[in-house]
Amino acid sequence: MRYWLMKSEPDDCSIDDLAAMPGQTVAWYGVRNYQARNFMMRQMRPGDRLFFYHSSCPQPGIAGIAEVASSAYPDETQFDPASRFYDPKATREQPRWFNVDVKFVAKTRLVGLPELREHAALENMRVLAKGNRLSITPVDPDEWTYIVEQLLERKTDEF
DNA sequence: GCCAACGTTGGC
DNA sequence: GCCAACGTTGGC
Repeated sequence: MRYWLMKSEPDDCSIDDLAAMPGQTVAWYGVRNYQARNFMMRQMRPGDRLFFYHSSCPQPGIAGIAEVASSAYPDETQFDPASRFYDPKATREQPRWFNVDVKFVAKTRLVGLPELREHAALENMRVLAKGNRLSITPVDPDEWTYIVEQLLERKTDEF
């Protein structure tokens, strides 16, 4: 099992929105970056856990925990001319963009970006790297455990 | 709203 | 295949 961090703009889909979805599950559509797409296609497996991160908002940071609930399949929005994610170069026969489903696990207190930066144990996290823009990043198991146990004061096996 | 970082595009 | 121009992300 792998661990991830996935960014979502809370205006678009917050952790509360995810919890309110039918089945508490959402298709993670709209990824238009090959590196992030490749993580979903090649490395994500159902059951992987992720930090649900709020970005582009007043308080960016980890807002909850979710799990990967499907393998990667073609992102429907690439075929929809009305969608802001429409890609005219994508076809049903040769889709370009894929997504997984993501399912709610827990809402946590908000662990803000400044707080994450305070911890030496987390200094190599991709999301903290200067200039990082990638919306999906792998999280090291040690980093996962540190955040869950030290910052959230929960047991890793709770999630 | 600013701007640094970085990915993509397209002319050559 | 290079690289300048451009667009987007996302923290501040």
